Amino acid sequence: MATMRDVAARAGVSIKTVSNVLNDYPYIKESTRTKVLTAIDQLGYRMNISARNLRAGRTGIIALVVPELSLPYFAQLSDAIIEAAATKGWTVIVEQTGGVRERELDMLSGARRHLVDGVIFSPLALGPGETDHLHVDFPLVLLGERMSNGPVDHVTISNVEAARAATQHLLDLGRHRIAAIGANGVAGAATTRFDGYLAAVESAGLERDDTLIPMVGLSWHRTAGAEAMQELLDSSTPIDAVFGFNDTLALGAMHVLLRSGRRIPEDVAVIGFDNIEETRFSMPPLSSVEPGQKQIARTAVDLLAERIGGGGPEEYREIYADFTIEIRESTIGGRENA
Amino acid sequence: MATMRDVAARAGVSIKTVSNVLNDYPYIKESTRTKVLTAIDQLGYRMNISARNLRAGRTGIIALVVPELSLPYFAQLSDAIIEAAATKGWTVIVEQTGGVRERELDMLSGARRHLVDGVIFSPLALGPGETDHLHVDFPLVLLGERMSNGPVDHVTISNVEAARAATQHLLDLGRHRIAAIGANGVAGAATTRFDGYLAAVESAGLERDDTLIPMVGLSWHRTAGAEAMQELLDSSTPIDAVFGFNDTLALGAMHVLLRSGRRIPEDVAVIGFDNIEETRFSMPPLSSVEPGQKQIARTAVDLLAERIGGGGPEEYREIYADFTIEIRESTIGGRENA
DNA sequence: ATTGGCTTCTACATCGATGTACAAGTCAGG
DNA sequence: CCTGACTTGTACATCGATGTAGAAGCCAAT
Repeated sequence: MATMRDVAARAGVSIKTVSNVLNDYPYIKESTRTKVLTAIDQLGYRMNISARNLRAGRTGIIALVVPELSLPYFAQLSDAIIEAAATKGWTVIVEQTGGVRERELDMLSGARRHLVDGVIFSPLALGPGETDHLHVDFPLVLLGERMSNGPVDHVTISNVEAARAATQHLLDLGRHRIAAIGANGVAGAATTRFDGYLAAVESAGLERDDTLIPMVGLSWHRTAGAEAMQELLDSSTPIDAVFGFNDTLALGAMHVLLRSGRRIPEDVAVIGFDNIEETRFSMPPLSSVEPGQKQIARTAVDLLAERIGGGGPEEYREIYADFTIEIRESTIGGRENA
Repeated sequence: MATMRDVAARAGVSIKTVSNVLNDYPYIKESTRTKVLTAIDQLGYRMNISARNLRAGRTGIIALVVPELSLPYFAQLSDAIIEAAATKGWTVIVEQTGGVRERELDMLSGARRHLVDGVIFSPLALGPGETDHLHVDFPLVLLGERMSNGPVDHVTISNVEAARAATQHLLDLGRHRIAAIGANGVAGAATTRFDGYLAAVESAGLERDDTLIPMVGLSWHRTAGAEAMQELLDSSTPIDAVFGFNDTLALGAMHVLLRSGRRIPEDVAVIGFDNIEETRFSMPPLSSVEPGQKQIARTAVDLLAERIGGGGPEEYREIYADFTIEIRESTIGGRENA
């Protein structure tokens, strides 16, 4: 594999001259530049990134830490972040924690400190009481709701407001027995979305009813939604609407509802959260909260870029992306029902 | 940031001794080892990966190049490959090409040659006539069907056989007007799966009917499946089954079918390909070809590991993962219909 | 006492690119 | 012809970790 030394030899100049050409040092004779570029071309030379990194102390790589790519939300988020990072010339390492505490802590331990310039981290196991772990000595941007108020920049959406709006949409349709699927007693999106749900319900003059709030696990997969829904049906508590704290939960719930013979939305209206692509193709299409994922991705990358560049304000920023409610047939029905 | 030199100073030994401790060199006095480890601990020392890489010529990073993470198949594949790579102590860079030819070529140009030890590449734009581009000087493993017979190791499934089995399943149900959604005139999975479809149809004594074979684009998204299905319905050609060349195509088609008032599977049976998690939760659940994705991931990583280690046979390997047909209600109906 | 085999540790060169210091060359103005 | 400003190129140290060579200390066997 050709090195700069080889290029220099072939071009008949010194190593540093080659380096200068490659780094756009202004004072290079045009003929010299051409000689060097020709030699590089002939040899198929590529710069050794490790060597440059060793000197520069930068790698041009950032890490994205998510629970798992199998969840469409995180797959789409990773897509958006990789694209946003590419506009800055960065490469992205994707790490999966599986929502396992130990693996999340490992990501904060700095084991990769020299490998990446910064980290975008979406915690699931680590919670608000553990912000101590966020005192790290590398640029870090947090996503999601699990850990706010930590000593780091943070990008999320207004979970309480968004959940409240989603629930309000169901209330506006005249529904009063609204199940909330996604609560798991774990602080974070689960609790803030629950708070929004509760706020809407109570301000509509309804009583909180815990039989409408099954507990689910940490991971919001379709199966979790299906199991929670089955539990609700088994309990025979009356239900005329479901708010799934994310789309996969809602889709799992919808599956069980349809399977049990319920009509959606005539018998039970369903709304989800995240607006993943699948919502547009489920039967019926699923209403959902659109969380502005691309905006989140771009913002997170921008904040990280500032910190890596040593810029940004002293205090840590808390940025809320815009959300909208996407209304589809799972709440308002199709043309034939309208 | 502490370096090995700092650790050595604190422990009262030479730099190399610290290095030896960290690399499990056998002849180290226990007391020395303890001193070194204590110093490392006190200083919070982390090894500089770039420096080690510069010496070793290895980075411990591999690149995974896929069209896009938003497609569940590739999201789940990435998940599996990241996990498989982790068992070898590797980190994974995920690159998205969007199926754009130029970006795929760029990935093969060796621009990242020094950054990664090897590449797992799932091409979409590049095709069988362009295997010249695969003469690269870094370890490479290809996935999928777009480019076989290239000068590289290759992991895929028996697309012809699998597609034939899927189609045969529909034939066994007595269907004779089987639409094939996914053909796009592009050599690769699209053509091999089509070949399997055609082989099954013809060996059942049926004539090939091009009105059953709409053309779709390069990217097998849900929308593509929906549009193709709509086209079929508009053409009024009789149809009693659909074979989607992947699950998202099939799900898009199913959406349009249900929307048009067709019952699945009574009026039209539907089968997909890839067995993504979503198939178990669609309504009705979608029959699909299970391609042994985890096996593919493990195999690809193993092959790459061999090549990186300088091992493996001289000739290039073509490995076919096992497939099975997962039969669900979209073809055989539910209990109530059985 | 000497030899040879271990064990334990040190000094030094090296991986490839880049910053610093500086030398050599060019050119205009006096 | 000299001076000084400016251009163009070279030599060398350096980033942090590791392989090589080998020194020094210890022990048992001769």
